[in-house]
Amino acid sequence: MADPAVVSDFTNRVYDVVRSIPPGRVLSYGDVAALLGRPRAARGVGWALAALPGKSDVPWWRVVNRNGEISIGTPHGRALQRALLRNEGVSFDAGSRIDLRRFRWCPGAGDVPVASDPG
DNA sequence: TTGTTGACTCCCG
DNA sequence: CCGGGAGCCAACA
Repeated sequence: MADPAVVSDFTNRVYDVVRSIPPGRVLSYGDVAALLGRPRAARGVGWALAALPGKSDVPWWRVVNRNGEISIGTPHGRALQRALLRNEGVSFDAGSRIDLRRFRWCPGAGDVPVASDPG
C-alpha cells in the first residue's frame, strides 16, 4: 500500500474505512466517502484505491460503484476483484452486478451475514 | 494557480 | 439501456 507517511489524511482514511469492511461484504465509493464525511469524494476514494500497489492490507475489492458493479478500468483488475469477491461468498448477477441489498456492509450491524427477504 | 485525468455520482433526453 | 453534460474530490505536470 501507499505508505501512510506519503499519502494525505484523506487517502489514509479511505484505507482505514476499507480495512474495516468485513469479508463477504461490499461498499460503494460514495459510501466510503460518506463515512469519511465527504459524500462527494467518491472520486477521491477511487483514486486512493487506484493508488494501491497491489500488495496492501486494504481489501480494495470490497469497494464497488453505486450499482454494485466493478468500475476498475483494466480487465485484469475487474477479473481479480470479481474473483476475490466470489472467494468471500459474494455472488454476481447475470450483468456482473452485486445485490447491494444483500452484500452492502452496514457499519454497526457488521455481524449480520446476509439480509434475507429482498422484498 | 491552471489544466488534465480517473477504480464516482447525479441529472436530462 | 445508452449517450451527453455537470458537480465533486485528490494528485500530478
